[in-house]
Order: sequence, then C-alpha cells, then structure tokens
Amino acid sequence: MTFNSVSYVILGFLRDCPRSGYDIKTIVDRSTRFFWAASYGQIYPELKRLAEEGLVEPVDEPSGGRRRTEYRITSTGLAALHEWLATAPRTNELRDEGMLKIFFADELEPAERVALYRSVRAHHEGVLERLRAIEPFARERGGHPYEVLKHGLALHDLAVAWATGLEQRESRS
Amino acid sequence: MTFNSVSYVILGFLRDCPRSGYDIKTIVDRSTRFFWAASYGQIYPELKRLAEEGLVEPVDEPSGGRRRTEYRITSTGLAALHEWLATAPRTNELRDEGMLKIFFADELEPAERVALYRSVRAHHEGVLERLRAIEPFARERGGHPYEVLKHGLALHDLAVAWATGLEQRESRS
DNA sequence: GACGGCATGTAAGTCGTTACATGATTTG
DNA sequence: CAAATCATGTAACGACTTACATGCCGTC
Repeated sequence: MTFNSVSYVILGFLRDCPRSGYDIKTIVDRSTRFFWAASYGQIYPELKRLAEEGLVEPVDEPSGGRRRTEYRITSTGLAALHEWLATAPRTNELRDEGMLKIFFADELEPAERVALYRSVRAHHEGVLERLRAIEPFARERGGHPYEVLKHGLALHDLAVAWATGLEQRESRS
Repeated sequence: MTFNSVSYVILGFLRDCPRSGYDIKTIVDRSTRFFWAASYGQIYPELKRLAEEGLVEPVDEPSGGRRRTEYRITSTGLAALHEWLATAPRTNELRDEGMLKIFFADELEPAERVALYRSVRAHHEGVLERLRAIEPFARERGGHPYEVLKHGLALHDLAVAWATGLEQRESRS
C-alpha cells in the first residue's frame, strides 16, 4: 500500500483515541493545520482506504447520539506510523505570495510598498492571534505539540518583525 | 483572463529583460524557488497563454546561436503585474513534514527522536548552504530580492536553532 | 564523436481545495 | 421550530511534479 500525505496525520491522531473523520478534520484545523492541512475530500476517502488495508478499524459503539463512524488504529497501523516517524522527513514546501510580492517590490511606489508590508504584517499577526488562542491549552498538555506551537509562534513573530523593519526602513528613506 | 500562480513570476522576471522559458526556470530555481517554485510543465504552457492574451510577446531576434524563443513583457503585461503587486497577498502555505513528525514525536524512543531532530536540522542547514552561496551576488544587487533572501536565511536559521534546542533538551533529560 | 548543457514541450498522474448534496441532532 | 453544528461523502476543478521525448550546439 502506498501512503499519501494525509495517511499519517490520520494515524497520528488516532493513536490517542478513536475518532471520526469529522473529529480528525476538527483537530487538524486546531493544530497541524498551520504546517500540514487536510480537507474532508482527503480525509474520508483515506479513512476508508486505511480501513480496507487494516491500518484502522471502525469502532462498534461510536460515542454520541448521532450516526457516526469512529475508527481506532490497529497494531499494523501503529507500526506504519512508527516506521514513518523513524524515517527522515522529505516534504518541506513554502508557498508565500507575500514574499513573492516583496521580491518584486522595487517595481512599486513607496506608498504601495508600505501598504504591501502592512498587509503582510497583518496576515502574520492574524495567524499569531489564532496561535495564541490555542497556546494556553497546548501549554497545559505540553509535549511535542507544544514545542511545535512555540516554533510556529517564533516563525510568525519573525515575519512580523521583518515586515515592520521594512516599513520603518521605508519611512526613513 | 484568469491568472494562476505562475503567471506573475513570469511577468515579474520579464520586467527586467526578455527571457526564454528556460531562462525563467533557471532564475526561479536560483531565487524565488524557496518560497515560490515553478516547473517547466507550468512555465511553457503559461508563456504561450500569456502571449495569446498579449501580456508578453516573442522577441524577433533571440540572443545566442540556438533556436529559442525569448519573450518580452508588453505594457498590458506590465499593468497586470503592477495591479497584482498592489493587491494584498493571499496564498501563504507551509507544508513541513519535519514539523509534523516532531508534532507526533512523543511516540518515539529518545534515540529516534534525536535522529529526527538531526535530520530536520540537516535539512535546514542544507538550504542555508544554498542560500549563502547566492548571498554575495544578491547583496551586490541589493534591493528587495536581497531583503527576501535575508529573511529566508533568518527563517532557516530559526529552524536550525529550534532543532538544536530540542536535541539539547533531550540530552539533558 | 561523445557528453554536457541548452532548449522546448507534453502526458500522466498525484495532490489538494472548493463547493455541493444530504440529513440528523442539539440548542436557543 | 429555526439555526447551528454534527456528520459523511462526492464531483469538479486547478495546481504541480515527474518523466519522457526530442534535438541542437559547443567543447573536450
């Protein structure tokens, strides 16, 4: 069986407890979403596929009063997760339109440039706000998820500082 | 006409001087590649499309002894580039398998964890090395491309420091 | 004359998002 | 009972990579 980028997020989050596709989407959006997103269009088909391959299995009595399918990770699935975790990461991609626009910003008028810096800063401040809203809960739980969150904060702090610095440089010239 | 992510990189680099698809690919790989990649499979069809729409036009006497098609940006193309530059950026996506693995690293044995930190650090050190190789040329030219490069260096420096810190924390415990 | 780099392109396939469709249950 | 939220899924589309095919030019 071949795995794709969403396989391991699913396995990773099922390691804690059984969850439905909906649960996985929710928890991804509150955690890994900032560096590893996943959509329903990926999650549901992949859950089905992982179940066919025996890496996860549906739980008999799902929690809650609604019709839903919770999956639990199997020992095969746990082994696959572990094997993946123990190999060197490969994907590291950034796609940042703000950096691209700033790259070409020699083309702009000073006022337009300042507006660009501000919109880049505003974007990263928005992300920081959302990350800071999660921070108290992540801190309480600690562990590696919290380390990753702190790194995310540092990354976006750096971007804010960069945009701020460019704006100040502009006003000095 | 609808634009895609590669349209503006092309227009941006044609702003300086006429270039072929091959030239554009080469210059992208040496500059924006770290935050905005583009492949031949995108560049060639898009150049054709931009030419049909009158945003770029083939140059009559391409440089060099080989058969090649150089394109020059038109005034319409320049206007489109400018309009795009003057609107707030939207795309900002990170896809980082290293962060994802570290997120789930509570699952690993200490030795495996250290190996993970090291491979993450090695990745970012590799990028830093490539960026530093470009640095002298970018510094000489200056302007916004150099500002973006410096930010890229800072970003990967931060990632290296993060991985190093995690490793040290591991050895202390 | 072989090899590396220049040069253009396409086909196939993967990846991922968005929008839509559907319907149940809880809460105000 | 209306609205929000829970819950599952698919279809269509767009983005992007990889691999391949082709051939020329310059140089060793």
